Amino acid sequence: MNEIAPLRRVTIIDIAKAAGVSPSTVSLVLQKNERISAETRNRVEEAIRKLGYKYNRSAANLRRQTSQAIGLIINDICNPFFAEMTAGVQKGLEGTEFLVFLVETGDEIERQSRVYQSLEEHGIGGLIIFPASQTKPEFLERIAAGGTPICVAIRRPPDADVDYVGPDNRLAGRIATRHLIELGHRRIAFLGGEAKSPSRIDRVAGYQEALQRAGNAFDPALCVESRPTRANAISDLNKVLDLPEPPTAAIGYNDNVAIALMHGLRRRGLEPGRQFAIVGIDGTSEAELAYPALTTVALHAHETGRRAAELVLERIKAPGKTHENVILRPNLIVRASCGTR
Amino acid sequence: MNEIAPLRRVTIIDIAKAAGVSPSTVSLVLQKNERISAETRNRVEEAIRKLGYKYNRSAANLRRQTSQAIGLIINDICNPFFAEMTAGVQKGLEGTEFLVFLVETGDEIERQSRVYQSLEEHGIGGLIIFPASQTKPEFLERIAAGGTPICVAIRRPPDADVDYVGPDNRLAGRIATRHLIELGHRRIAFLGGEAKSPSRIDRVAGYQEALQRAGNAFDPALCVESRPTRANAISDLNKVLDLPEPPTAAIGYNDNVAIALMHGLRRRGLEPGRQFAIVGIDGTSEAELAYPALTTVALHAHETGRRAAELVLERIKAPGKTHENVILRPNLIVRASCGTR
DNA sequence: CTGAAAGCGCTTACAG
DNA sequence: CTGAAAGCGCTTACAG
Repeated sequence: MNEIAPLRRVTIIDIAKAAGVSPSTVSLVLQKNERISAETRNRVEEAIRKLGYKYNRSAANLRRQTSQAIGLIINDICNPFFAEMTAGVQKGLEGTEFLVFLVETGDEIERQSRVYQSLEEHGIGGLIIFPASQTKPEFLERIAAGGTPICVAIRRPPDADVDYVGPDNRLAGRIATRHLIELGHRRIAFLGGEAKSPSRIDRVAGYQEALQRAGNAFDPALCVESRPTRANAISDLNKVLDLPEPPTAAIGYNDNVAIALMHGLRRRGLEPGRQFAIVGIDGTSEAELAYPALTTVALHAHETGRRAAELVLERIKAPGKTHENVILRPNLIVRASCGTR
Repeated sequence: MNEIAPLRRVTIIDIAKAAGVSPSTVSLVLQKNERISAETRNRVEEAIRKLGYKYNRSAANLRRQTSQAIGLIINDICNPFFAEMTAGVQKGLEGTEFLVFLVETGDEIERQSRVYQSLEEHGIGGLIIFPASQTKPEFLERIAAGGTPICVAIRRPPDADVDYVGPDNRLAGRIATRHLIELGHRRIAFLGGEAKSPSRIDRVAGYQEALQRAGNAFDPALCVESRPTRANAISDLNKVLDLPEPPTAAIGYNDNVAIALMHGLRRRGLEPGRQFAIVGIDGTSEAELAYPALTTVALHAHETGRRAAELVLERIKAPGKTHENVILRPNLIVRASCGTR
């Protein structure tokens, strides 16, 4: 091994000299081009090893007018759902030369445009984005029109014509509700989530649908909206518990809300899973660690990330292809928070 | 707004022409150089706006022989500790033009060298790394010697002379143990973590130290090692519970283990927080959602990431400065898993 | 205060 | 099968 720290970076020109060929030939070898004879290739590879050559992908990208970085814009990496989605993106990129630039928006639209701007300056070959809640469809369409392969995840842009992958929120609401109905519950609350949030709108629609199919009346008093924080979840729960005819079960807008609901129940002397049933929506691993282990509707965060990565990769290869809409089918994970039969 | 999608990318040459100046002048304006007169600057900025110019940072980086990307190598983004650390890194980079390339190793050393290689090819201005468990100090030192500003996080490299930021594991073990002793416990178990893991070695050392200071004998039977999975935690717990003289409290190697221990207790008919005390080590937000809410020793994941980012930034500015060693002081967060007084 | 020119490390038609 | 030359979009001494 050559242990001398190189003063100047080793380039393909150095390799060319050492191997007695031209830089073009070295470049061709690097690209595993078939035209190069085995003998020449060996000489070049030998020189690469001897000089400790390191490929400069960003120089190549500049020349080629591409980038092998994928921008990933999410709300908050500490949210287990996005952490899993991020892991899925990495998985989907495995085996390629792409690397991900991770940025967070904190669900702030100004910050979102700042980080997007920064991604563009650094150069990205594609973008996967969970749009901040106030995002206008034009923002996304302008990105696509600018030539950046883009895939939107989870949060459906009102009308934007772009690749998309996300869950069937309505079905998720229906599945959660149906499960509780089958368990014999008649008064079922839907707690948390902001009224204007499209995913909540869909989940609630599914909830109402399942109620209706079971011949169960929808009671608006049982459906309370709030920013999905722990504290809000607990106060939402107290509201419905104080009703003249309180519910016997509740669906949390997401797993986090559902877990908070279980804490809230105990403060009221109610044992979750025994005296009151709870189901969440998300299916992240934190649901499994809760006590009692949370019954939840899995939205497949990891799979979402993986598919999103595949979609951008495809669009990078074929920029003109028609837009795809991947809707992932949620499924129920029965654990202990609705009681054990 | 100019809505025509540019066929060719707008460059500083286009701006120069439009503003009637030279490319050098445009570059100087972009860099907010003082030498440029206000009038010229205005003309250039006007042209930038009109033509929709987008700065190509990677071309600039090529010319300058730098990169404004920071590589972040962690084990697993789904582990809340690393998610928080990642958020901390982003925080520490805020206000700079740096972006992070996130990669995971899955704690596999071969994968670690592959992703490192890929980071180098893409070009990084600095590296923050949580080294995979089998990492040799030479690996880290070679990176530093190669000129890449590096900061190691959390897992202390045996002897490597590099910047480092991580927790005081020994103190964390002492704090957890002392808390239980003060609560009146005499038989305290330390459960989970692999025997060869340096952080476990330190935490156990702190545990023994606190025991000794309290005049409490260390019983090896109460200290069981295992890979920190939920299943192992539960079987470790059963082992100590089956002892002739079982413990009345346990420290989990980390929060995840501690939460699993609470599940294990209930399977044995023991109510955590009432009949048995549990304390964790980590202090991630999942500890708060557990039931009962987990008493834990906070290791400051977010702060770790933030400081690591600052250290690389400093080293990028001053490559020759002496190495820093930042040891974060853990602190106890009392919640409900050891009972309420 | 501003411009001409070289160069960062690659790739890629185009010749031969 | 291999090489000479131009160029990707910037920056930076060096002149003036």
